[in-house]
Amino acid sequence: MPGEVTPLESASRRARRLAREEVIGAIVEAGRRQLATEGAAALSLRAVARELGMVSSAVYRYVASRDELLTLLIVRAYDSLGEAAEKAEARVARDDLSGRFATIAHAVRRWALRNPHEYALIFGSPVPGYAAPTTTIGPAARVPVLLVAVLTELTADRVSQGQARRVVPDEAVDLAVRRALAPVRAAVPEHVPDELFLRGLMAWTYLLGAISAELFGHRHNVIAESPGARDAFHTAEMARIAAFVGIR
Amino acid sequence: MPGEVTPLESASRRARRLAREEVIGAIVEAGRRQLATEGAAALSLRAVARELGMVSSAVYRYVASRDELLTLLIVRAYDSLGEAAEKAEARVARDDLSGRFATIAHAVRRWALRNPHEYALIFGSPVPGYAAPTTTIGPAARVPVLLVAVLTELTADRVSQGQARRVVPDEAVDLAVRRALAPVRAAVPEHVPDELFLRGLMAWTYLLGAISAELFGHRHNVIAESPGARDAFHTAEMARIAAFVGIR
DNA sequence: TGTACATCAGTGAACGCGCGTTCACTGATGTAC
DNA sequence: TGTACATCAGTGAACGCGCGTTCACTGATGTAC
Repeated sequence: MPGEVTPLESASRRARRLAREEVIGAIVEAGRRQLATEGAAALSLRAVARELGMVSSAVYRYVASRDELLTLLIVRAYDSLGEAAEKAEARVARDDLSGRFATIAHAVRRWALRNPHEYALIFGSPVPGYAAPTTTIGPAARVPVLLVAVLTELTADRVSQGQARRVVPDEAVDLAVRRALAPVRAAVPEHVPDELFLRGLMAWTYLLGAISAELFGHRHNVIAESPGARDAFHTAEMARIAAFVGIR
Repeated sequence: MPGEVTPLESASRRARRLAREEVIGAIVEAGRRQLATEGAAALSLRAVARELGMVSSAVYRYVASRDELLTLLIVRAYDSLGEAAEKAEARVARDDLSGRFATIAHAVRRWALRNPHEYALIFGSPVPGYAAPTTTIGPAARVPVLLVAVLTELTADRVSQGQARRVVPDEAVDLAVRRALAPVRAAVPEHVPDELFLRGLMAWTYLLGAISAELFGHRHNVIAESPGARDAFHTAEMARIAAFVGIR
């Protein structure tokens, strides 16, 4: 009846709910493992069911469709990446802004190298016919939020020392470009100059470009294959990007 | 018999060969159209056959397997991109190096926006289970070759004016990084400084990162969706990258 | 000019496969009286 | 404490689909003598 108080959950209902959540967790885990070995295109509910020893139709008790499983996996991937970056960044001294930036970049790359198919799922070519629901927006923003924090503090820092004009790039940003950035500008403190924000966004673009190039094979025959060489190159490229943004 | 001279091709054999090449062309075109509407994962020999009004087994007279068709499509995509960039770049005055750079970047992006699935095929997540044969290396290098030419002339230019040290970035490049770049360094004239070459490579990485971000939807809610806004942003970001490389 | 043979594009049926999703069902467990 | 009913996880068969690839074949065309 409308207006009625929802009754307290009984102990057994609660137990059922917990069991249910556990099974959903197992399904997502199985999907993740499938992703890791076969890639997103090969992901199938039937294979997930097989891995869990269920009959394929049983999975539908927990997940409405293949697309819904895909969404769960995407959210999980963003969260896993976000957590990795946040944890790494939290260990750096707060006033070491360039250390924080380098650590975020490094953590993102390390996560990508360890979870290449999950990386491809969220940053590779879109899965045809799949449209991400809004549920993914929050988790997707976790790393960008860390970067914006660095930019914000970078500016606060410089401003308080009265040297903003010299250290932070401060070219004029076209009106057209300022308009292009309008959607996201609201999420960034006003005292961060347009040019700095633009460059921060470019740094994020660069980081994903570099990782994609490495992971998707576009650095074959270009950069030596040994992990040492790749690490060295990554450190060098990100150092230059940090300087480009004005993070010191 | 070994040692025998291969006989001249008869007129009819020639006719057959030409017809054959035409059909292969039609198959590749059909594959391309399928790619454009469905994406690489959905590409199938059966669908190609259907589109051409052939029975599916007939396609095997021309193409050994699905993977071989994929290779043909990849080569075609690289060539189409390379040609677009070369043609656009050729129209710019030779001594306008920054114009050449901006034009290459712009041509690559325009090609990508017009051929999003072909772009995804060559620069997106790799197709699972497919390994590109060496046939693709040459076509894949066409755009990078244009960029290297700009770097080369940029250096020659500055050197001849005796101002290389000031205009071209000339930081020290780590030994480890120089080693990492060894595979490709041989393809670049010696007088191009390591730092400049490194930055040129970064510009290419950036360009693909920016296009991928735009095409794969990672600028949703970040940059305004109108074509005008996106164009303005692209111009702005590439101008900054050109300055970063030292192209003026 | 005529005939036996070779070449090869295209046919049609079949193989074995995996997929997403639906549906009527069984059977265990919990709930209300 | 006992009984009728509700809930819901899991079953098993089935639907209709598309895929890559193989194979024995037909029939048109060209070639050699």
